[in-house]
Amino acid sequence: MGNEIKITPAFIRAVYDVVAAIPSGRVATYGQVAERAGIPGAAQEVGQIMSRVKAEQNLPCHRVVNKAGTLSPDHVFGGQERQRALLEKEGIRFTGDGHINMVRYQLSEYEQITLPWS
DNA sequence: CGCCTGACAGACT
DNA sequence: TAGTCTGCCAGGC
Repeated sequence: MGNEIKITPAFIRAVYDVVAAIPSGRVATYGQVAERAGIPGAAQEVGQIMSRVKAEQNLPCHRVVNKAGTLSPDHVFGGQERQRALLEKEGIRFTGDGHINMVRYQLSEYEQITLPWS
């Protein structure tokens, strides 16, 4: 038995919802997003979905980072500096090495995301 | 079909 | 915390 990892429209929508619900000033890992979207282990697929998100969709993709707290490659967000600027603007501080202090800003596994409309 | 790559992650060191 | 290796799966060729 297992969770088939398929990038279905339903999964994509679920990912959008989860990402949209990440509070400003917090970050979530790809794995967390996958889990909350209903398919644990689909972290890489979430990344794939993120890579296809268009700016018009207005999703806070910059709040999704890898578990090490390092930013996305230079070819996205118009450079890491841009993504970093977006996050710092929300109050997230970086270490001297240029990565996020995940212990401090990562959304906790047990923390319920509070949706804007609830 | 196989082979390689990737906005990833867990286990170990 | 950082490297390294391995597992994972979708997609492109």
